[in-house]
Amino acid sequence: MRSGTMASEQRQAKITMQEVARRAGVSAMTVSRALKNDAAVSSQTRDRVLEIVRQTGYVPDAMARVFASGRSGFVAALIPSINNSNFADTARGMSGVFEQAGLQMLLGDTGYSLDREEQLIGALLQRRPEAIVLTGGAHTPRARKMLASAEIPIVETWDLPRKPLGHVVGFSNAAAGQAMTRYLHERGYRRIGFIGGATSLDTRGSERRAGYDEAVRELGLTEGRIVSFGKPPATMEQGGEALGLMLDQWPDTDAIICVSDLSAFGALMECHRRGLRVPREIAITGFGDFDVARSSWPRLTTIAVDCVGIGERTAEIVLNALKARARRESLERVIVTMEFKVVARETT
Amino acid sequence: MRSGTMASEQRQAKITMQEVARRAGVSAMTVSRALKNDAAVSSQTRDRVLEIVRQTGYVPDAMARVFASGRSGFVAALIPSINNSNFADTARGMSGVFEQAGLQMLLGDTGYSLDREEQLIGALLQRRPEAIVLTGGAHTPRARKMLASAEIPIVETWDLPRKPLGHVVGFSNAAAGQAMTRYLHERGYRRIGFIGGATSLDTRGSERRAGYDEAVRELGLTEGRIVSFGKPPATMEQGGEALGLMLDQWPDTDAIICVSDLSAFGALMECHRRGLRVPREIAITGFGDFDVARSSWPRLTTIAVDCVGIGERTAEIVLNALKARARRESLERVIVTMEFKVVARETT
DNA sequence: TCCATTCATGTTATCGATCACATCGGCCGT
DNA sequence: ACGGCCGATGTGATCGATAACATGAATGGA
Repeated sequence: MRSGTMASEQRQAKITMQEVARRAGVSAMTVSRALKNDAAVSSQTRDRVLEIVRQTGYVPDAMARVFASGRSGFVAALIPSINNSNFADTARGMSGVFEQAGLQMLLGDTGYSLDREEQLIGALLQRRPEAIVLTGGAHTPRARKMLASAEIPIVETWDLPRKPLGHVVGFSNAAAGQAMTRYLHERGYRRIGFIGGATSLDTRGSERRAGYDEAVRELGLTEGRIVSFGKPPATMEQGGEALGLMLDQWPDTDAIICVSDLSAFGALMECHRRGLRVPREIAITGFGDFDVARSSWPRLTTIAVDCVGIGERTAEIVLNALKARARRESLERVIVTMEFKVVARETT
Repeated sequence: MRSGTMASEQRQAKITMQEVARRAGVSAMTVSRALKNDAAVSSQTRDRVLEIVRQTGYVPDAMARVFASGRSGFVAALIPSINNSNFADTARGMSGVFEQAGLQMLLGDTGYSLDREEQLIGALLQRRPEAIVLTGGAHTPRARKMLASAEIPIVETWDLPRKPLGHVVGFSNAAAGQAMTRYLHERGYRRIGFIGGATSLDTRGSERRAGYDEAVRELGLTEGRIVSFGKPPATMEQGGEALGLMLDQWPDTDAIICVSDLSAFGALMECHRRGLRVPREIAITGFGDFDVARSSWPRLTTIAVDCVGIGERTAEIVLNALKARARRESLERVIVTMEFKVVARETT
């Protein structure tokens, strides 16, 4: 279905800073200074220039500015999935801080793939970001090389990499898995299973599972009750299926730790379908403190992390690094370990 | 020129295309052509150039390219919320198509605020995007002006604006609200309420409600059973609260249409808490066919829209518009109306 | 009164790639 | 054999803003 045409009205020549300068009877440099709110312009001149800018609707060409000044004015951030509200929260936290500093954030979605991450890093670096923020500490060798030679501040988030590329704002996912296992043990559960985190793709999930493994050994619980599923992200649907597999293999399981609230929710709903009472007959826990964990019936026990805070701290570190760089100081590597906590609700 | 060595490694001067050209014994133009895979370079020369590029780790400066070519190579897209998986899906659909065309997508999150949208539009236009994609048809006057004078292709999505700025890929949210009301009527429900879509901020929600209003009048059902809540996005928690308010005011309500699956889910879980059987005692419906609608117990009746498809169609239109523009043809306005369908599940 | 200093503004070079056009050698057809 | 054409490569101008330096007028203290 179509209608009308989009013929542009009157073809107006593109307005440049030169043109504004000409009309205001000053030089381009003065216009530049007036727009930058530079003190070294008389208020009279500034007003005149700004008036012309308003009249003409002049919009400065950021690309030319970047080119001339060598500062791109944006920061690249990569997250595994924008559909995951945890990562989206971190992105929001970052962009809020960046915005106040006049920086824009260019967001990339790696889809949990390291190859895709490498590809995105290549594309983003071409645009000369002033800093780059990554999720996790796993990267391809080529990606590491590109990042190193870019010579810009780097922050890795959501993880505590063994060999960090730059600064770090994260937490121990293994400790989180461990903490949840211990919590369930304290509540009296003894036959605890784990759902998810199989592949090397979801490094954070694998870490949580490793923490679970360790706690199980440490507490002398029955080992090996693990159902892992395909590639991340862990979906609600997979959670339901995994619950079935778990109970087929180990029918006496009395608690299940899920790698994420999403799979935990899927498992929980599957329990309802099967008429299993939660937590009476089986306990379920998740990770992430998503909205769904707070609203579900019963409400999900989970692990809460300050996602927005991770983003904010990350952005602050980036800003400090850029400030230091502008003053040609060198900055020490900053490693921030965030807190997490087990939020006990109704499913345990 | 300093002859001394630096403490660390030899500081390598930034590698430019000129430098690559010098080392390969050709001109910069030839390097440019070789990298662009231009046919007009002998394969011998190309190989030599590419080898030098590999050795030096040269990364072309996209900013300079943009500046020189006048093509920024990216498209700006604004969505109300990254956290909403419907919009995130549309964004993914778009970026997939754009990527294959060598375009990057710069994503902005308006947080359902028109002022914020205006602000973002200003910031994004400075970067000279080749096209801009908006969600919905409501924009501030200043935003409309800026967009008009940018003279780039514009697509509005997720809505059918009365006065479109450019192309449109959307559907009638009013028709969706109407369709759901009729569906419930057919199933025998007569005292149907609506939750959400109060404010002017969520124009799509308001439209759905308007469609509900119309159907209610048309079918002669009892009018005015509406509980609206604060500012979007509609959350799960609000859905639960709204259910309470609805039943306080109109205890005999036998079906509730929620503006989104998220609030529908909140309402559904609240029913469980209150011991209300769904759909026996009350029916619940949502909108969006989110994951949670498919996994919840019982599974939510909802309206499914091809979110990814909206993104893909949008991107295709943008690509066509850019192609036409490159050939200096003018392109007619394209209006694509997407399908939606009522997905009957277990809550009705 | 005069020179130093400050303030407001102008001038010129520059960032790195691409565009449009120029060049040059070789090949082909008649 | 010669004109024309094509394919491969080079040259110089250019995109729009800003950095760095230059200029000229006003001000102030000795």
